[in-house]
Amino acid sequence: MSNIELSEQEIIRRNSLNRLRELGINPYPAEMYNVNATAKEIKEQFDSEKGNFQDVTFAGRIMSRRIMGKASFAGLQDSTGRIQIYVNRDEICPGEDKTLYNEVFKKLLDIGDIIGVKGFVFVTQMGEISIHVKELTVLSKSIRPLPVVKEKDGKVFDAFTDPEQRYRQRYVDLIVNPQVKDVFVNRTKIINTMRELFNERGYLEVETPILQPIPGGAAARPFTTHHNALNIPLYLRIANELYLKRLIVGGFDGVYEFAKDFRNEGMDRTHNPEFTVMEIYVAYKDYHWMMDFTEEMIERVALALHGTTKVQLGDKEIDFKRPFKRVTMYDAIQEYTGIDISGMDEEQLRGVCKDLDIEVDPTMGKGKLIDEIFGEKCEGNYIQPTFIIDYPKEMSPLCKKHRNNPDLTERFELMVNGKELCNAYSELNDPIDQLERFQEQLKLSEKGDDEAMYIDMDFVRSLEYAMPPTSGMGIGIDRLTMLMTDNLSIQDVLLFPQMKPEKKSEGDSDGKFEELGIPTDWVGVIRKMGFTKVEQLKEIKPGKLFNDLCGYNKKNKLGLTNPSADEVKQWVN
RNA sequence: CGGUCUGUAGCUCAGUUGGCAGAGCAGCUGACUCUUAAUCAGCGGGUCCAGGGUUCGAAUCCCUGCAGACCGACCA
Repeated sequence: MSNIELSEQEIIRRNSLNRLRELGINPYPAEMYNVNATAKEIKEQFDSEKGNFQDVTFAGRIMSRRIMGKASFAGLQDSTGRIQIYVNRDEICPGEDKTLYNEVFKKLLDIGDIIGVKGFVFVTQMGEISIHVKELTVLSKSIRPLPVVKEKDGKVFDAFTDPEQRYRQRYVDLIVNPQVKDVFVNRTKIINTMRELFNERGYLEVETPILQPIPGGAAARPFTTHHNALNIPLYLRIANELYLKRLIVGGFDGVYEFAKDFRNEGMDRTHNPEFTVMEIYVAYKDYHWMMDFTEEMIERVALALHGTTKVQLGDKEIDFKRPFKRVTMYDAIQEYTGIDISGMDEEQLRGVCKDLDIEVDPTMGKGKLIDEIFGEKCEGNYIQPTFIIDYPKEMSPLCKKHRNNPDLTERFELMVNGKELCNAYSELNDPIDQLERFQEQLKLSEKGDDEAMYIDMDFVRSLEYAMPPTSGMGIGIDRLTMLMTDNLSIQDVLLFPQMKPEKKSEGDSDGKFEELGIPTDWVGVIRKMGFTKVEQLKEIKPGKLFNDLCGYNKKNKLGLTNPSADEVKQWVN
């Protein structure tokens, strides 16, 4: 890339980079830099009485600079936060040669560069804990300017807030928006808290296939791929449920997995094509036990993160204190629509949907219709954690029949802030029933429901060897993180959310321009004037191009030799 | 897919009725030895998203397209 296509500030930084090398300073040194203090440690523990931190080695990124002649202040940021450094010319340059201060520090270093400093900690006249620098080392030169975000009295100036740029360039977001880092630290804390609980109970963390020949365990459209050696299609998993239950058959009492699942469906504030789910299966338990366990787990996560069960979410406060309310699905529908749907058949349910202005289509079975009514009229109302229990059989093909009502299943979902957070069953372990349920799904699929489940005969075979009564639960880690960190968008809790590919400027290569006889030096200039394809040159007047090129050369002091008018004419024709 | 809004300097954003393209920060030159959104003096920096139209004249008005945000629809 020629320099012409860089911004002025990028060119200046590249020049600084070269100048550093001329001065014998490696802008990207190989040696390790042995840091012995972090910004956080210094700010929390420094005590001028004790006289600690009198020999610190610190490294960080320059985030701000205030230069006053022979003395300067700068803000350095490391992984724990920011600390101010004080740089005095005659201290970092004790001899006659003041280059390190006058040129390297004041001119060649910029906001964004990473440097190391050695010195001692003190408190400035203004009362800020700072590092008094005695030695300064360039560790990595930045040649692209960083957005500069300033802050005073809690007010942020020139914030870097454009969501697209933040997600596409998460590294920049993390550098300039320190609160973003906290979200991801908390996300990991959530996962660790859950893992600790499971491990305390003796449950085993396992890994199951992501590439699956039959994408089972949920109703969703999968991503498809192909295995060359086997010459078969493979699917990215939409769930890991069927594999974990095989492990319960195999004799493990409790297994769990933090799993990436993939669903080839829409993207919005709460859906990303790949997302993280924790699924856990425990033998000899039922869904009542699992509700208690889920409550305990979530309360523990809230306490680990916030020290309280009350969590702020937007303008709402959510209280994760046990126990959560438990409402059957039929009661929920009765409460919010006034209609008792128990015992209704498919035709009657269709009528109810019509009365309630809910759109339906002929492929929908009984289960799906009830789900629509609930989703449309009830779901959004459950802001505080609430277990919705006892789902209709048709929408839960992997779930055991209810012990008291054969039309229902022993299933619960946990609703928080009007959205599903967890899904759990007393797992179906009757192999004959399971096969029948799969076959019903097949009928739905033939009816046109493209989300109906595939039949996994090996899973059925595993149940034929007998699976102990088991309860299983799945929880969306992204949604849980959103709830626990007060973020309303899934993209804010994923480090690298899926984005449309960045538009790349389509243009012809240098070679194409050079084929016309245009010297390499001038290709950049021509691009700068808006001609990215050789085609475009054919349509303009050579005289105007000649004038523009020479003018640009003069104006920007490029020092190139101007082509003659005839030469330009030849390029264009 | 539909509605609303947005696209201007490296960043955040103004831009009146259609009349020479603006500010703050960042950058550059200089001053300044405890500053903190440092300050002071000076300077440079633009394909006003792209293409077309109206007009003597378009960042501004109209059309088309592109990109993005938000809200719906669809979809777990």
